[in-house]
Amino acid sequence: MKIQLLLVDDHAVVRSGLRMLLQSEPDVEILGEASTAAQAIALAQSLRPTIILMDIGLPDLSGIAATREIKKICPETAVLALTIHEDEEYFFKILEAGASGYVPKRAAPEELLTAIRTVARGEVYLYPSLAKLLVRDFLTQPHTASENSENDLTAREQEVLLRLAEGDSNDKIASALVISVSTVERHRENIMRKLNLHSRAELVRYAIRKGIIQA
Amino acid sequence: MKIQLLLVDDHAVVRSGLRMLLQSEPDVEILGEASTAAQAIALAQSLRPTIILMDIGLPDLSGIAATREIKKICPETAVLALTIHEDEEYFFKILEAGASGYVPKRAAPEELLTAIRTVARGEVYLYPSLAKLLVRDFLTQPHTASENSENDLTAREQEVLLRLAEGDSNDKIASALVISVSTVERHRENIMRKLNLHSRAELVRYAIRKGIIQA
DNA sequence: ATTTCTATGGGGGATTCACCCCATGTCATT
DNA sequence: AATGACATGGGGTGAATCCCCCATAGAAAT
Repeated sequence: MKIQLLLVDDHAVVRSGLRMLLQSEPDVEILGEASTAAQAIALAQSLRPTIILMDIGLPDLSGIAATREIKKICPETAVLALTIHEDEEYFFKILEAGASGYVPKRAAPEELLTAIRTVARGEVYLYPSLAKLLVRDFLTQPHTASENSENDLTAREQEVLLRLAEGDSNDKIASALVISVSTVERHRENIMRKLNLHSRAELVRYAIRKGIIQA
Repeated sequence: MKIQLLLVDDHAVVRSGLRMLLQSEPDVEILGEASTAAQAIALAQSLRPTIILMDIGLPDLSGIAATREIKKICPETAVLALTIHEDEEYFFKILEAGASGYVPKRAAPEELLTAIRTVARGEVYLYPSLAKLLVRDFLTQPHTASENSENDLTAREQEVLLRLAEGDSNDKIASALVISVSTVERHRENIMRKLNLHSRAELVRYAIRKGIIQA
């Protein structure tokens, strides 16, 4: 079963170039081309391609709107965004619209093929310089763990408290600290008794108030 | 200027395998090896490698702690995580620790080399199946551009979420809202699925991040 | 030397949680 | 008229939680 493609770009020259590049690949089959968003949606519905290679570098964002529409009516079709834009605005928007990958036009042909094959497997392909944006975004709302705080808990108890607050199960904590579940339970009981807490939820809030973990 | 590597893995066999694999590459140079977290930190400081290829598949998370430490003292050194684990917990933690990439051990050798060269250029390399996790996480976060999203909670669900986050039991919530425990459970399930949460603890932290409750 | 604290372990039991399955009725949109 | 989302219920299963009980060993304090 070949990877069935639909090419979407408003420039016929670009479409031809892509076709030239891709049609020599044995595992790729080009079902059709579209030059407008409406045409792309219609062809997506009738052809049901594996992947839509979509240029979203249009000034009016219609590529993004088309992507959103296509994912609504053909959720099994993957959209691989191809664009000259590399700023995060486009990047985030196309991801939110439901695209499975994002390749700048400056990328090497082999990278485009890698992206196509990756997306065809149902995975996500992120071009490295764009992946960096995503990671940075991820890190802006992190839950990084910080250490210590003054209270009447022992060092060991604070260590257990940290992990409890982060949502780890007793079992997982036991493995991490190389002690038995019973001991973790024991520490947890002592922590809750000392701090007058009565549930995991209260414990999490306590830890966040004290700065032991971030929300 | 070759890409200068430091190999970190507690298994000598793995280090040897990596050395065999990598030393035939003309643009790669292996500066040294480390078998423990402490050794890795010390060698990172003295050798200042371009990249540290770090196995973080240790049960005690010391690879992640080491990564955090290394990024603190050698921010210009990139850490490429190599591990057998592919679950999101490890993935997110290693990213938070400051790693520039993440490659599962099952990856093909060429993929490892691609990752090394990508990270050496200062970019981020995300293995496709893991990139998917990051995108999913990204999509659960609030963003300026995302107008609605089907992950929105209904009014009832928000009400239940508020009480869940405050530590109330399902039973107590059911009494407060004058509905059955089954319905509270149902709402809780929908909330957790929509927000991609998997425990009370995560739910509490989510609610605090969102300002739904105070810590 | 005795007590106290800390860390480590085990067992029992009632309850809750997390995740499945199923259904009915309403309301809005199509 | 039909579809879908929402809220409301129920049941079941396996795991985890929470709270008791018990103990030993070492370190620190008195």
